[in-house]
Amino acid sequence: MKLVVIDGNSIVNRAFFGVRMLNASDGTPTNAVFGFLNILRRILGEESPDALCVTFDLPEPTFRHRMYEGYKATRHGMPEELAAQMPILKDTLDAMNIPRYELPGWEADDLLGTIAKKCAGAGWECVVCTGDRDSLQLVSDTTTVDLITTRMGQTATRRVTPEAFREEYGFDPIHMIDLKALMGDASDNIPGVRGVGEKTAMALIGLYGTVESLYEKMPDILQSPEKKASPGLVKKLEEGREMAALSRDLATIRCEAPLEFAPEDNLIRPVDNDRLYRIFERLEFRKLMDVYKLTPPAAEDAPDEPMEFCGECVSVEVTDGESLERFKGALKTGAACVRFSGDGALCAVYMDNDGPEGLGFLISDASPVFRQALEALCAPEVKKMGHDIKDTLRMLGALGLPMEGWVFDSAIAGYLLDPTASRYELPELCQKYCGFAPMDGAGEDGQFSLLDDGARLAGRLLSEAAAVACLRERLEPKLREAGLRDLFENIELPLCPVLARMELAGFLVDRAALAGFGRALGAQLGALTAQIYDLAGQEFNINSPRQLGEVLFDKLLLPAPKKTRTGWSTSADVLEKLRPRHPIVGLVLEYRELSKLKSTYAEGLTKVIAPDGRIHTNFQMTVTATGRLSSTEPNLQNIPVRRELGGEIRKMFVAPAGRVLVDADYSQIELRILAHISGDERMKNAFLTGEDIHRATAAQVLGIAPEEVTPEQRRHAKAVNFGIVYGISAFSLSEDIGVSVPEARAYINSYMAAYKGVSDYMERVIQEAKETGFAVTLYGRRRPMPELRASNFTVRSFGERVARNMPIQGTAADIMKIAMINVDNALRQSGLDARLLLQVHDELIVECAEGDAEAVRQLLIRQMEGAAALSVPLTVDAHIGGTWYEAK
DNA sequence: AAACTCACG
DNA sequence: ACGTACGTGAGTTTC
Repeated sequence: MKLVVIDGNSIVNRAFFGVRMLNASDGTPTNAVFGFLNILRRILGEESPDALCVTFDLPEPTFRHRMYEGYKATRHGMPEELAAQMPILKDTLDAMNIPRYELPGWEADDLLGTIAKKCAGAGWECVVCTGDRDSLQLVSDTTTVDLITTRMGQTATRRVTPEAFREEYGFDPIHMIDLKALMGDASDNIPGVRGVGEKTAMALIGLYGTVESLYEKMPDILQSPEKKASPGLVKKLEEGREMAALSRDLATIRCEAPLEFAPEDNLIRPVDNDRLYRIFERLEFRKLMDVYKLTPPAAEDAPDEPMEFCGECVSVEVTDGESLERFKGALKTGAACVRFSGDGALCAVYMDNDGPEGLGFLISDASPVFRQALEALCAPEVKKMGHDIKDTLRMLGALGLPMEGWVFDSAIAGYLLDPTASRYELPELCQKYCGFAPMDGAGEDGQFSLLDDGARLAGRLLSEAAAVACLRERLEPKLREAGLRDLFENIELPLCPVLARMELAGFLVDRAALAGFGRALGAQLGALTAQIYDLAGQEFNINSPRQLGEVLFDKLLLPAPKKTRTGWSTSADVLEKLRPRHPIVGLVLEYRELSKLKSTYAEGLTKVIAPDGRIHTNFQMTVTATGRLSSTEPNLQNIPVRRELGGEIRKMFVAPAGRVLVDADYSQIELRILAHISGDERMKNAFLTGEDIHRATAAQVLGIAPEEVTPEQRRHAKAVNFGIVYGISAFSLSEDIGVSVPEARAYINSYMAAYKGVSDYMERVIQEAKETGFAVTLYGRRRPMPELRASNFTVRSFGERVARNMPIQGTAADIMKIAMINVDNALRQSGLDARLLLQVHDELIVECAEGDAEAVRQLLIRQMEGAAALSVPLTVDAHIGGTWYEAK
């Protein structure tokens, strides 16, 4: 691990004097900050460290001032233009999440030395970056110094290692101290020995190493003529003996500064976009905004007033008949905020009343009335809310309790308000929207520190439950204002119990077949590996892109068509192009295919089979920026299907004896949605008359009759249709279908001419997103689009593609969610023996009794097709089978 | 932890 | 000229 520590004062000085005067339009000087950032980037590029920090001098009198009054007396004050930039630089570093260290009474040099020493102690490599040669004494096996010089606006760095140092000076770095003791240093007011200059000092240190050893051997010097010490020099040395000792002390960097420092606290972190953007905006550093990929901060809402609520309440343990009755009584008085512990053993309920304080209840699974209390809570007429309620519902469902009556979920509310956030943890949301953090009771001096673990857990759960009540108060108005209320109440909330039931159900897999398949793959991989080694003429790790690249492009000299940031790309599309050039390429591609199937699917899925023989995926409702679900642990939304061998995996997803699977998927839902929201008559017409949409597209674009379209022309049209949905570019289309960029461009132009409605819509949707700051689906789901205002071409182009795609992908997700709610309802009311197992974006899988299969199939088609009334029909294909493979 | 690769819609 | 399609999750290696 490597840490770079930057000598802030030294580098900012170099930057100030090395970069011509620059000013923002308000007159603020900016050249030192600008130069500093450029040097910083250069260092990061050259060293690629794991950690980074900066030290600064404080202007207070230092340790050495007291020791020796003349010290640094000549240091002239900073120019005003530089001083003005110091606070800005420090702000900038803070915004970049780069730690700064400054300590009253200690110089930057001492801090650098202390940090280098602590790094060495922790087994880290340390690079000291400075413009000052003083620090060279720190050079060691574990510490190098990057010396920065600026000449004519150009900065250069020189890496000083122990070897490099010895080469230049002829002695070890630590003897810099002794050198200075003799020759002194005017800039640091180190006196040195009068009459001894650089040349003499270098020679003496080269010979004797240290001042101490020099003076020890003084008596011999005169007797050894080859040492060339004249009587005059000896006299000067004798007279300067005290000065030398003092100077040596002054020159020694103290590595014992009382600094709280651990290298791992300085790991490089992403910059704070909003903060850095505002600083760069003020300094008018447009280019640097792009370099750091900054985007304009989301328009700030007036920050919410913090709530007065502190999360305290009276709590009652529900342990007997009497407290149970009290609990039941309280449930009638308002909405119940419910929070379970992770293991489900403790449930906190906070009653959100109009009164000044809520009332808390704690229900432990050790209580004799645990079951009765939960039954009372779960009664459908009791209004309940929570955070991430799907997980709570799954827990309740596992106990056989009903899942009705839930009216609020703070995680989902937070997600709908900003689906691009990375986390929706309860304490964070509470802090953000309510201005206080629920007590976690965990801290050493936290409010619960004197309590035992159980009481602390209870306190945390209760205060979190109370936080849900506060969040509801704050978030419901926001949802209403943002037009998200319908989506929240009629789609997201009702979906929770549906997903909870699906997760509980799980998908049965044939464990033995999966294991057998894994073994077969292992055998084939062994054979392939041997063949690949043979063709390569060496053994190497085929799984390592780097090693594979070396074999293919260095050793076998195949032409490398594409590079990644770090080397050659060995991705499948690259290898596919190389396939004809060498037999090893095909084998590697086959190896990759088998290896993926083995590790991710055969082995990966086996690991997550539950004791009931089924795989219970977790559907995440608050992950995607478009409104889709995601599936984790394991991901059942990316089970292979496209390639023949991959399909084998789906044969192992099965129905139990006497039951079958019904698989139903929407046909072309995204293009149908595009036809609907763009209103393009030609495209609508193709769907209304039930044409093959890709064939129709080819016919339109090429100006030929549908029946004249060749398979290749249809394939190209299909790629274009996909591209339209994603926000097409000629380059990518040409890559995808293997034609030249101009040909691809011509194709896109013809498409846009043929489907004028689509073309207009694409312009319109970007414009609207730019104006409102959001991309929106048909059901009002929205995604903030700050990228559209970026000055960086790449960032802005990305924003435009997202603005085109999100309404389409998101609307499809909305419709599928509606369909799932309706299918689940209809199945449960129908009396059919059937349950939903899985959703894969445009596909639903139901497991049912063999005899009910056709009825279920019809129900699925009816509910899915009826989920939305668009200006074009939604159509669904549905099939029945004993395995997922057969049903698809 | 990040980069690369690849599975899906 | 820019740099190259939208949305995900997981396994593996280590520019």
